[in-house]
Parts: sequence; structure tokens; C-alpha cells
Amino acid sequence: MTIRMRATIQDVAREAGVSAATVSRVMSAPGIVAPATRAAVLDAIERTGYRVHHSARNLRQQRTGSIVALVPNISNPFFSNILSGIAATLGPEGYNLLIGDTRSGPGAGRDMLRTLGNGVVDGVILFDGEVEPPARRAGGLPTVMACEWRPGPDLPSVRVDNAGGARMAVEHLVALGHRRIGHLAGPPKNVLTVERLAGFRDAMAAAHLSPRPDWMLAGDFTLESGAAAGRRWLALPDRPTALFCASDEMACGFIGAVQAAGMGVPRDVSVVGFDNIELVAHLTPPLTTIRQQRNQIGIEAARLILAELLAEPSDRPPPRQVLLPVELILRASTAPPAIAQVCA
Amino acid sequence: MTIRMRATIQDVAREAGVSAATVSRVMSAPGIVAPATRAAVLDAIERTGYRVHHSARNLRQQRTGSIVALVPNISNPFFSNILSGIAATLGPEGYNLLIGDTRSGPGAGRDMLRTLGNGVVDGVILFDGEVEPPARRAGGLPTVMACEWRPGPDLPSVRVDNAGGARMAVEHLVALGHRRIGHLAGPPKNVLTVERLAGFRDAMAAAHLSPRPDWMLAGDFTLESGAAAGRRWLALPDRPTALFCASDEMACGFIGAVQAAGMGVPRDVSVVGFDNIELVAHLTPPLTTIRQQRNQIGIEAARLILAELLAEPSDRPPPRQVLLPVELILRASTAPPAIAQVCA
DNA sequence: CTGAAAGCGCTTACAG
DNA sequence: CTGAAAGCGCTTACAG
Repeated sequence: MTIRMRATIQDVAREAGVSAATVSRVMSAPGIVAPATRAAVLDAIERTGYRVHHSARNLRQQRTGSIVALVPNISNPFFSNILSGIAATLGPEGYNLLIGDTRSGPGAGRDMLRTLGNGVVDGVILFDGEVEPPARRAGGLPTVMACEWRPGPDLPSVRVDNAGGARMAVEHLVALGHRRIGHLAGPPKNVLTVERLAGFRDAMAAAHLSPRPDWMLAGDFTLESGAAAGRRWLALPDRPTALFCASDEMACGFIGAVQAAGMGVPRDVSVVGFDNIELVAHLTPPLTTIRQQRNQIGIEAARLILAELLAEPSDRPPPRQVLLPVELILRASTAPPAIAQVCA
Repeated sequence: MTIRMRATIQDVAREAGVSAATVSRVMSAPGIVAPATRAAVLDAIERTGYRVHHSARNLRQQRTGSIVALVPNISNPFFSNILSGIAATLGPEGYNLLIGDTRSGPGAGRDMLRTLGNGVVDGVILFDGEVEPPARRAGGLPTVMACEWRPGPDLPSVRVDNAGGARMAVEHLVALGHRRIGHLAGPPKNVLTVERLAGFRDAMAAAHLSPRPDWMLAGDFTLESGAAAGRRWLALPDRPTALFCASDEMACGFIGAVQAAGMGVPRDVSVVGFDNIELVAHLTPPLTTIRQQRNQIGIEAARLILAELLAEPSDRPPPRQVLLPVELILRASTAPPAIAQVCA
């Protein structure tokens, strides 16, 4: 029952007949150590099964090697692909990805950011526009925003063209002949809600249509809120013939509720979503939607935070805003309005 | 432009007129320090804005304060709720949750586990039955399995009653009057595939039905493989009237493909899924499925790993297997077979 | 090209 | 109840 302890750098040094400093150099800058020495060290590393102890290295280098992604809700599948893009980009650069939830758990929100600031992570990718990150000069961590952002201040961020996507959705419906177009929005204060709503209004105005207040439905991006909106749509005395939903999840819930009542999509109402989550291609009818490149969002966010970490605090570049394009995906949930509807 | 450095324990000690040791004790065992001293220290902590530096503490305590969850695919929304259950349980105990992907990225699989073993994490929750964790005595990390598991060895694990769920699904279909029942399975080597298939066969035998080879469809748990199975079903000269799918995602893909061809669910085929992911309640028709308590899986897995970390290596308890029950959720995707079908 | 030494910021026997 | 000291395992000026 001999328990073999983990080898330390000292064990390797002894085994190779060199100093710990040399072993360290072989790992970090192999070029500056003599070939023979290097070979001996590598051999000793092999024999001892040595692996660097990260806590020790981190303490010495005053870094942690971890980045945290803070999302409003880990359970939301929208983030899965994004997180996978982040992890894939961070890994090769020697960073681990930690994941946190800003809305639940201990020390949620801003308080969490302060706790994380001391030897837990080196940087933050923040997906929640309602959390205010402590300023850099107040001891705050390097932070980038993704998807959502905060008004005003100068954090690097990656966003998609939310207003543009909303315009595409409406223009598509208008081109099909719809003039009675409603909108199912996200939670009121959310920046994405605001931008998509603005795009909706712009495109409506451009088509000389004025949004009807009773056709502006409120949701919160969730399936359930979409279903509730569907029930409200069913109860309307005078219904829009088309609806632009600010998220695919809401569109799914809406369609489910409408179909459950025996109405048809797009027969009775055309529906456009936002996000292009994988599932909506398999619905009946498949959902017309605005595609966000989720994996790319993750990749870009990871690059931004890596750039922040690399830059000297003194000559940090001005915060970059990466804007990713979106794309209209045409499927069968949209069609020209029925004659009866147009004449209603 | 005064940059105020982070306060260290020494700064607090100086400020309070005590030693660093005392400050440390105030944080870890307030009871053993005199009330007056304690108050002075707390005051100094407040004034300096001191926060413990985790890398240093970790190095000293020979722990990292992090647990990693290794999943086969971060992008799979099935894991979202589970991860959120883990994070919620780990947080209050002072552990962070790291998330890794066993199938992609650098050092995937087993190699990853060895890298993680040195000051990166204290323990592993492994969701991939195909990764072999290094044994504890070979310097392997404390590990628990969740959802999937490995044949034979003695790792603690949390599982659901996969075979029981499959039996419930088939019994339900039999009770509705189906006798022509097919199965859409997961990837062949997967333990979940094997268990659910066994449950399927048991229940079929109990109903004096023999599974027809041409009704045993193969998938890999993904939407796309479900859609492919739907196309195969459509091409069958003699079709089953009901199908038990080993995952909800496959059931969604299957239903989408079948409906796209103008066939009806449950009119032409009844479908049962497995998992009860949130979305399937909003499909048309809503999916009858086997519910897994995903959040609870996460909570139990977190408890198991915490127990492992707490136990002295000497008197570690025998590995516990937590078996969570599943539940049949009745919805509208299943119905008695049509007369024409029964007589086919 | 290599080594001796200092030190990252904590915690914890040990002694009093 | 409290302090002085050692040490966790590394890396990195500094000196040669």
C-alpha cells in the first residue's frame, strides 16, 4: 500500500541533477536551456510523471488561468453553443472556463463579481446587461460583455445586429403581403428587447404601417411566456395576421398554444422567431427565424477577453465592439395572409 | 492616478494591530479569538476592503475549491438544468463549478483528467461513460459518475431508472392497444441505450410481443438522427403503430420528419420520448415522455462529490449508487391505434 | 546557460 | 487567546 505522492519540481530537479529553476525553464522557455540539459530534464519529467501544480504557478504568477462566463440562467439552452465556442477558444490559450449564474445561487450579481476578483478568475464574460461590473480602477476584473450590454460605458462587447434582424423579420412579412403585424417582445428593460422593438418600429414605419398597441404583446423570452401570449392572441377580437417574436422559445410557446386551440400556422397567423435554436427547424411548421451565430459569439467573446488579459494595463486598446451579422432563415411558418384575413 | 493595490492579510493585520495569524483565525474560526480582537479585525477588514486571495489559500490548503463537470457535449441542452443543480449545491459549500467537454477541445477525454489533477480541480463529476477515469490510487481525482456510468468499477454514481422508464413507456402503449411497437435507440455502446433497450424488451416480452428487427431503429440521441429515423419509418413497407424513442430530442426529430410528410401523430403513429425536456410540452402534439428529474440529478451528483471530498482517504465510505425514479408524463402524442392499423 | 534565493499570500502546528 | 515561523510549489530577477 505504498502511496506515491505527486512529484514536485524539486523531485524532477533532483532526478535530473539540475536546479528547480532549470526545470521550470524547460517547461516555459525550452529554447534557452542547453539541449543536453533539456533532454535530461524531459527524461526526468517523464520518469517521475511530473505535472505542474497550478495553484502554485498561479500564486507566483498572480493569475488564475480561469475565465468565468456569467449568464442570467444556466438552464437556458440558448447559451450552450456560445459556451462551447468560448471553451474551445480559451482552452488552447491555457484558460479554463468557469460558469456562473447571475440570477440564482449565493452571491448572485454584482457581489459575485467582487468575490471572483481575488484569485478565482482572471476575467469575466458577462451576458447579463442588468449586472453592473465594478470599474477596472475600483479593483474590478477585466470584463467583456456578450449578447447584452450596458448603456454608455466602455466595456468591450460582442453583439449581434438586433435591430437589423427585427427589420428583416418585418420586411419579410410585409413582402408576403401582411399589413396587420404584431410583436411579442422580451422583458421591458432588457437591451435586446429595446433594440428588437426599435427595429420592428423602424421597419413598420418604412412600410407605412403603425403598430397597434393591442398587437404589442409582452413576454420574457421564455417558452411559457410565449404560450401565454398565444392565449392572449386567441382572445383578441381583432387579430394580427403575423407576429414577430423576439425569441425562438417564445415563438415555440406561442405556436404551441395557438395550435392547441385548433388554429393553424401560418394559415391563421404567420410567425417569425429570433435566434435559430436548433430545434425550430424540426417543428411543424418549421420556424422562419433570424439566425444568430451562437458559436461565433462565443469565439469572439473569448478573443476579446484574451486581448484584455494580454494588454498591459497602461496601453490597453480602446474597447472594441464586435458586431455580428444576423440572417433571415426562411421556413414554413410564414406565408401570405389568407384573403379573408386581408379583407378583415 | 493612484492605483490602490488589493489589500493582503498583512495589511489587515497591521491596520488592526494584530498578527496575520489572528486575521486568518477571525475568518476561519471566529469563535476562538477574543471578542474585542475580533471586532478590531473585522473593522480593519471592512476598512481595507480585504478579500482572501484564493490562489494562496488553495496552495496552502492543498485544495483548489473547484469541481469540474465533464459532459460529452456542452451544447446539449439536456445538461443545462443538471449543471444548474450542481452549481446551486456546490456554491454554498465553497466550491466553484468548472465545465468541460470530453469530446472536443484540447486534451479531451482521459488525458484531460490527468491535467486537471494538479491544482486545477478537487473533484470530477463525469457524465461520459466512455471516458475511463484514472484510478484513485494512480493519482486519480475523486470522481463520481452521473447519468452514465462504467461497467463494473466502484465509483459513486447517480443514475435514473432507465430500464423502468422504458418499461413504463411500452406498458403505456400496450395499454392503449398497440401491439406493433418499435424502438428508436441511442448509440449502441452507450449504457443508457443498453438499459432502455433492455427495459423495452422486458416489457414487450411481458406483453407477449416480440420486437421486430425492422422496427428497431438506430439513432444517437440527436434531433437529426431522430429526423433520419422518421424518414426510415416513412419508407417502411409495414410500419409499427407506435414508437418508443430513447430521447426527447430524437422524438422531436422523428415527429418533425413524419409530420413534414403529411402523416399525423398520434393518428398514424404514437410516439413516446425520454427526458421530458421543457420544450416537448409545447409541441403539437405535446409529447408523452418519461420524466427525468434533471435538477435533482445535479443536486445528488454534487452531494456525492462533496461526500467524497470530505471523507478521509482512509475511511472512505463504500461507493454509493443513487437511483432516481422516473415518471411517465401522459400527453397527446400517444393514442389507441386506428382500427385500420390494428387490422393491418 | 545555470543556480541560489526570494517571494507570491495564505494557514497551521507550535509555543507561550 | 495570540504571535513567530515555516512552508504549500512554483517562477523570476539577479548574479555568475
